[in-house]
Amino acid sequence: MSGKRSLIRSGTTVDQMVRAIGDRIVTGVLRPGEKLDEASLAARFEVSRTPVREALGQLSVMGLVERRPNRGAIVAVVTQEHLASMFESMAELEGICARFCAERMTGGERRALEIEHQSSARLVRLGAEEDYEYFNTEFHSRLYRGAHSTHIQELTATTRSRLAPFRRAQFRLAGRLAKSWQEHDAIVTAILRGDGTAAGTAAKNHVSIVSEASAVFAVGDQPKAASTTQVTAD
Amino acid sequence: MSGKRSLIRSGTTVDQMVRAIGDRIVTGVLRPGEKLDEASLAARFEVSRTPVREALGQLSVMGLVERRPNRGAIVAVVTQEHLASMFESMAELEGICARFCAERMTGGERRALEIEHQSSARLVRLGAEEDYEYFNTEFHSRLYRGAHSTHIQELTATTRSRLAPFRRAQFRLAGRLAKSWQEHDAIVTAILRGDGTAAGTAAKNHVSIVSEASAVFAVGDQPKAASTTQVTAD
DNA sequence: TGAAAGGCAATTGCATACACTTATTGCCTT
DNA sequence: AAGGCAATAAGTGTATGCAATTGCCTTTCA
Repeated sequence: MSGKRSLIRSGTTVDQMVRAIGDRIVTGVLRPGEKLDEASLAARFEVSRTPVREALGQLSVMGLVERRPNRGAIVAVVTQEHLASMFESMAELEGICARFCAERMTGGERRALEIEHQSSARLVRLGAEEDYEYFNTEFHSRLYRGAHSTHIQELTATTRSRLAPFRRAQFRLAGRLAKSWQEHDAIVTAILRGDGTAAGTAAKNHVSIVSEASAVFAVGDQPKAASTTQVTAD
Repeated sequence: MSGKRSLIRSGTTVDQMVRAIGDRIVTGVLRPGEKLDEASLAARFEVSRTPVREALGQLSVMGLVERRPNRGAIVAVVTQEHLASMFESMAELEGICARFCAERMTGGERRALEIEHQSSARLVRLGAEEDYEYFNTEFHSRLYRGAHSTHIQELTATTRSRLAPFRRAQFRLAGRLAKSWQEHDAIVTAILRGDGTAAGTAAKNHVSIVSEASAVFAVGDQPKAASTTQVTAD
């Protein structure tokens, strides 16, 4: 092996492969149903098959790839039903996070949440979808962290990444940006006044709407991975 | 255990190792913090290190083992805080399942749930803890299935297995059996009358109580894996 | 002409071998 | 005697090789 780990620095080769392949699935470079050939991947990343195999095994546990014994691995393909179930779970999980946030966020966290949220209003006016997406991701991460529950955070983050391949689709839906911001606003307001129930409900509805917007693009009709930049605007 | 793949028939060697090692962690044969030597495990199960390594990697993703790069793997040791977080999440998840059950269970599922629940009353009167534990597990599984949401089911089952090593402790707490049954009864009643909110609350409380009963046995004070039979009576 | 059976190529699964990292022990120095 | 350094051993991480299973293609027979 020559100068291997140049751009992806950390950990063992296996970790790098998990991230590399996982990213390509989550960002849609590798599309659901696509075959994952061990030898090709090994050649592609200039490593041996061993770390690739281990990575595929781990990704399979994460639910991002599907492994058929002796028959290779493919990017996980989810049924319409399971996709709906994942969005539903996501809504519940985000609801819980928001409720916890309302009850547990520190003063600093509340302030930071509001400041970032308010500053993102500018992006909506400008229609800066890509930048808004960055803030959106950060906003949701804040909610997960603010729940002060490491395990909920874990479940939520995992589910979110499994859903990622199916959310990309709903970008640039008419008026979605402004609506997204308003929904965020409802969540923030409820959290700031410490109303856990309202915050939970608002967050749940927020995700449910995203779910509906994405449902169209389920199995069979794959989004065509327009570019490497993912724009979701949820 | 010598005759390795006698009772665990299926799949590849890796799958067998995941189950074999995972079972030993969940049932407490391998205790949190215990070192997992690849060579020893390989010798123990009469396979090469490769499938053992893959299994450890997958178990690490599942959260059952902890892996320090170049420094070996140990059975996952959770902090007091993270344990509390897992129980909390579990309570929320079971609450969601129960709520969904109340809304979605079919007539057949409702009938089966009640019949099994009622028949378990006999075990309480007899003080048959081990048998009750079997019904208890089945009861909770029914709740997960009855939610009709594959992903919630997945999250719940995973979390439950990660908690397993820490629940064994609270067996045979005075009167826990009868209390457990009463709590189950509240859940069943609410589900049967279609009251999702009440069912959710009841299930949440049920798990919270188990949490409190188990909290004592967190880090440092490991349960001493009395036998291979696990009795939880939650 | 179609279908079934057998063989061949390709790919996965496991084992072994080698390289590199970390921990430990003993020795040397201060 | 104590602390640090060095050498060695133990154990993890990656590569390669070989066996076995799968799917396809060809060939043959009805």
